[in-house]
Amino acid sequence: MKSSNVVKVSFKEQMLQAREEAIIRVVNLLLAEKGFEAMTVDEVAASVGIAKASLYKHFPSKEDLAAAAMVSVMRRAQAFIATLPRDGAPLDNLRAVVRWTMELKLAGEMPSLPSQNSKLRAALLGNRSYMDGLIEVSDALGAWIEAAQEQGAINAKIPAIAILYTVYARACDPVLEFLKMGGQHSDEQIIELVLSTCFDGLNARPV
Amino acid sequence: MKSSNVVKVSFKEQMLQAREEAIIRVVNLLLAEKGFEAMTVDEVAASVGIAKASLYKHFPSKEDLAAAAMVSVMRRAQAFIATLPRDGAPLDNLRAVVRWTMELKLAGEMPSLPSQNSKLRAALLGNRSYMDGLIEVSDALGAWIEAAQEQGAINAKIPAIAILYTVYARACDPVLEFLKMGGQHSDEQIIELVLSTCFDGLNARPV
DNA sequence: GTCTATAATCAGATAGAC
DNA sequence: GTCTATCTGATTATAGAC
Repeated sequence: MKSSNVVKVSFKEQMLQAREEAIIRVVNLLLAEKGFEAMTVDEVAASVGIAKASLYKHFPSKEDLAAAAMVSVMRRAQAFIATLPRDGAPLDNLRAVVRWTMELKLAGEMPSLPSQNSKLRAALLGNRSYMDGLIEVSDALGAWIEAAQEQGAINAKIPAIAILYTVYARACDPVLEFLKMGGQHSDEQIIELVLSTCFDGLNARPV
Repeated sequence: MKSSNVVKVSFKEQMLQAREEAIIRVVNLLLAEKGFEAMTVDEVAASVGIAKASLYKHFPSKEDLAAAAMVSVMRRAQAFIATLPRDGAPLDNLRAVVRWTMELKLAGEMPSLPSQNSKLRAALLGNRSYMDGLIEVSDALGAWIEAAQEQGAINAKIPAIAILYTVYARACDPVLEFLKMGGQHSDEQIIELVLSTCFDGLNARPV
């Protein structure tokens, strides 16, 4: 009797979680494709294949939908960072993260949120999972940045926080989409180009 | 009689133009402050001090308002570019334009438009003044980019178009606002930092 | 929890008097 | 051209039956 109940509950929870994951996948794609404002809740519901009211039972607001998608992306980032060698060169790890970020964006899986929307900001700041993930990722990147600066691999005159922001900014770099729209370069070429401008700069480098 | 008419018409036109310039100033500031989606036409009208219907007599849609603001900014860019020495080092001129762009943004006068909005894209593409300005600016920058590459001042392995996009992208670089929000650096320091990461890159440079 | 149907609101755009 | 008042449509969110 007891075990039957346990199994039943667990099964229900699995169904629930699976549905929420499906919702988050859809939201993630729509956010990447058209951004927060242009994404409507109707679209999300229709795309998932459930009624809008049902959607609101899972997530109490549009902002919470977006936050859930961001949590999902942050988890993926944490997972990727965990695969990088702890004893690798800090600069290599940083480059790997930047590359991963741009790959995600070119694949159409990087949500784009307006940084000005205050309700959205509140939803993100109030989301424990998101903030924890953000802090963990920032700590990992921050440690690599400082290590790379101590090694003389990264310009030590630039404040670490500016480097961190510059890395994060690759997630919404319009140069990627513009080059992609141009159709003259493959995704891999685009990534190499932007990686180069990001780390090496536009100036010619002495041999 | 004839001259009186001419003067009268000219005066009316001046009034009209002055009002439209006031509208554009307001739109420019609002676009810089909150972006296209968050800016409402009601706000614009209230801020200018006229009724919404009157606003629509001047500009037939919200998109046209934004396009007019972009034309205004493009003119300012053309005016700035015209002040740069024709015989100056191409790299210096490019840096000057990037610096000017970031100063505009930090001053809260750089409109920010969503690159995905198709109605807005159509309004911009259909605006002769905007397109002409964009092409003229791009031609000037493009010439400097190629010259700098031939001189060996800018990395010749990067396609000129990628350099151009990278320059334009400074107009919406979130690193600027993030650093400004941090409050740890002056506007001038922020500009120097981003200028450095843009042209010199994050990597340490050999002495 | 899921649905249909509807509320409530907001924003872009317009009618029509002056 | 400017105004007040209104329309229209889209969008977030909810009520209430099953």
